Amino acid sequence: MLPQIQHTNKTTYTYNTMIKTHLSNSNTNPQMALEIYVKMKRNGISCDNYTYPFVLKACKMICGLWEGRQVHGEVMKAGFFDSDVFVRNGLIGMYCKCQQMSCSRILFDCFHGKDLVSWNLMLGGYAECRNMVEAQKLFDEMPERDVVSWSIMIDGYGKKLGLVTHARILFDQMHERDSVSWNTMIDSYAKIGNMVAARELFNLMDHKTLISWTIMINGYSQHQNPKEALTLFNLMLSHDIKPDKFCIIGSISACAQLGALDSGRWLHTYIKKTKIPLDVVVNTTLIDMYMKCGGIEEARAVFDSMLERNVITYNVMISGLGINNSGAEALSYFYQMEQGGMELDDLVYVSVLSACSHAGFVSEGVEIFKRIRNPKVEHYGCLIDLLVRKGEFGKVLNFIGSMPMEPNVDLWGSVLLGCRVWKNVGLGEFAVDRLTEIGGDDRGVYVLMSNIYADSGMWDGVAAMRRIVAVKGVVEGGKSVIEVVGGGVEEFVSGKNGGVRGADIEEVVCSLSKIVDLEYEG
DNA sequence: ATAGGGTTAG
Repeated sequence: MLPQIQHTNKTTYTYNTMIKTHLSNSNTNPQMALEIYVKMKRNGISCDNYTYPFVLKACKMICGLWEGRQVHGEVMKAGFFDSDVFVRNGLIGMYCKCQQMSCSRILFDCFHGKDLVSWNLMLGGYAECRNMVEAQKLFDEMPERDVVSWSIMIDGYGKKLGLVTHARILFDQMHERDSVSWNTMIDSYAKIGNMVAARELFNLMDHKTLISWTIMINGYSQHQNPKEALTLFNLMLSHDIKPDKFCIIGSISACAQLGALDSGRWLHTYIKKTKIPLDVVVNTTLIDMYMKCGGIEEARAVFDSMLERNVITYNVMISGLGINNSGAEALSYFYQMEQGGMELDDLVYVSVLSACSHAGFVSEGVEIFKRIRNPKVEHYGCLIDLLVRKGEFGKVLNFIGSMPMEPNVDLWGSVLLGCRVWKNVGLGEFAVDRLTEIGGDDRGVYVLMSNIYADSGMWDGVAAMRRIVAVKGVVEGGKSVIEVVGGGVEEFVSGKNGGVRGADIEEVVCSLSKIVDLEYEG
């Protein structure tokens, strides 16, 4: 059947153009597009087969199921469903985005003129709902597949389900791959922290895009290798590739983890210089970086300069002030949030409780804890940490006993740390037993317990702990990182003098040792 | 129709 083209009058054309304008990349405002559509209907102006796909796109962008259903009704009334593939794909896409897969499926099944886009839309919908069983069924039935179909499957298996091996099999089966398929596969590895495999593919890639670099930088940054993240960022710059806001975030976060204040400042300046838009996310990352590097003033300045702030922005302010021994100020931001009617999430409570902990604000901490509607084990952990630091061991045990869930490794870890401070051998032993039970007894636990024994002159205990550590194997030394003048960071590991700047580091350590009376343990 | 972003105690 030939598509039925309705006579398009000038008014309809004008409205269509207005709707389209609000969906263009430069100035997206789907809400406005919908308002124009509503106005169009109210004014009795007829819609044509150009109108509906745009309106449906707007519904999709705002995940507006209710609006989408209204439009669906209009489409059926106007008789466009049977005639226009764009309208039908628009409906399928809208329902997929709203996770209404049964609705999409009905439309899809009764649709005889399906094209590749319709199939891919369905695949994407199932992948989004993590329903790879259905996606696979469709994928097998497809009359033809393009690179998009394959990429959707790789994304579903690799990134959404974490079945990276399976994703890789598909990737290897592809006849032709584009940058999306490569990037999706690389990101699958990066998401599970297999940066070695990610790097291998990245190195093999012929035409790396900015997104490829971003995936790698963020992957390193999120998986305990911030140093490599910065190295890669510099490598990228040396290839004359200009970062955008997505790309620079991973690097700022890497600086935060490394405590690399100068590198962080450099990035901040770079952003301003190159006019990368400073949105909430970039600003929040900057605040976090400054806080973790001890630059409270600069963090505050960023916060004050922001036009839009959200829960995470406040969260990094609160936890950052806590870290920097400004407990009172952290509390003031927390109260500001409460009074502002902001939605408080679990993380905010963790941050504010830990700020109380740093500052020794017991009663405030207890009060805030009471306000948590469904406290999680982390919140209990924070409160335990607070009590333990004050040496309130009686309350600690009562409190643990009252918990509706099992204490976790971190919680017992806090208890053990408190026992070190207060030289509490009995409770320390108890905590070690609990940690052993739940499999949280890494070597650090025994080293800590050994220290507790040592503080009380219990040398048999010390020897027992050492035996366990010996059996458990070699401890990986603590790593430290310093920023090197002139850019870059250098890593060094206790007990090893290696590394590029080993000799320099040795010299610094020697000079420091003369000033500070270093205490060697273990 | 498919790909990249920020926060959590010790």
